Amino acid sequence: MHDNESSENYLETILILSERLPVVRSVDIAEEMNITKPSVSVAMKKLRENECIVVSKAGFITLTEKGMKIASSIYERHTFLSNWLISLGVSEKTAVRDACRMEHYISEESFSAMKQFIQSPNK
Amino acid sequence: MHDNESSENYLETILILSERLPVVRSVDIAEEMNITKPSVSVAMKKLRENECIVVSKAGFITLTEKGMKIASSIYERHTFLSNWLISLGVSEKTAVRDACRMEHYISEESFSAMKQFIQSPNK
DNA sequence: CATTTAAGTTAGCTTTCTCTTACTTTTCTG
DNA sequence: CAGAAAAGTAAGAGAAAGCTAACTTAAATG
Repeated sequence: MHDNESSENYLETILILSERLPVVRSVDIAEEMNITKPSVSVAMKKLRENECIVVSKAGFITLTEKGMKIASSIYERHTFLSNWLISLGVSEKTAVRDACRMEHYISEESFSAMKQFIQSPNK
Repeated sequence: MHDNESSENYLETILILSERLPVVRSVDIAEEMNITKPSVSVAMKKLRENECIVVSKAGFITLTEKGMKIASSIYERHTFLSNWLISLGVSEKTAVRDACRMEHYISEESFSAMKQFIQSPNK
């Protein structure tokens, strides 16, 4: 997990949308992430080249195994962190905003240690 | 705390160096952060313009009140997070690396909630 | 005192990621 | 079926933040 915050966010969004919509297209991503179509287009090209997604002739986007692996890892961090912060009394808006950034910068090692501690803090 | 990771890191480094050295110069920052002198030069110019630092004729750098406020806030997050992760068994290297990134993306609201929980997890 | 070294700066390049503008292609719909 | 709307893409611009190369000063040294 180095400097792929942007790509990781795209993959996470694709995962979320694919659970919500029958198919995922570039426009859906643009709308969900509040960025322009051309930006998504360029990003999808890169994700395609990196074999994180596959795009059908009709423009439907699906995660490859590689893409799914990254997406679920980020999504798990997102869910866990935002739920934790909310349970501590942080406002939902702030909790989600903070989780959205932190989720990209926690190693597997730290994340699993945090999870264990948070779930049962008394060792 | 939006997209100032770079500036925040410079300010944090200046704070750390000013506790370790009699005076802080651009070269010291470059060496500590492992980046080139020109990069530091440009960054210091921006920090000067934003009134986060003051640079003496001799090239000695000091934090303004504004710069100090940011630096200590980041440094506190850094110390707290890395110590916490280390106490959970995360390797020092990983703990510091993760803290170095996360520290920029935690709001005051979330940080103070986390601190409280971590210091006394049983409410 | 002349030369070398150290420190700082300027200019120009690269990458990443976004944007706008403008084009193509496809798909509705009246 | 013709025109409009929607989706996608290409090209070019700009902001950040780093780099190298090359320059200026200032300080140190032999």
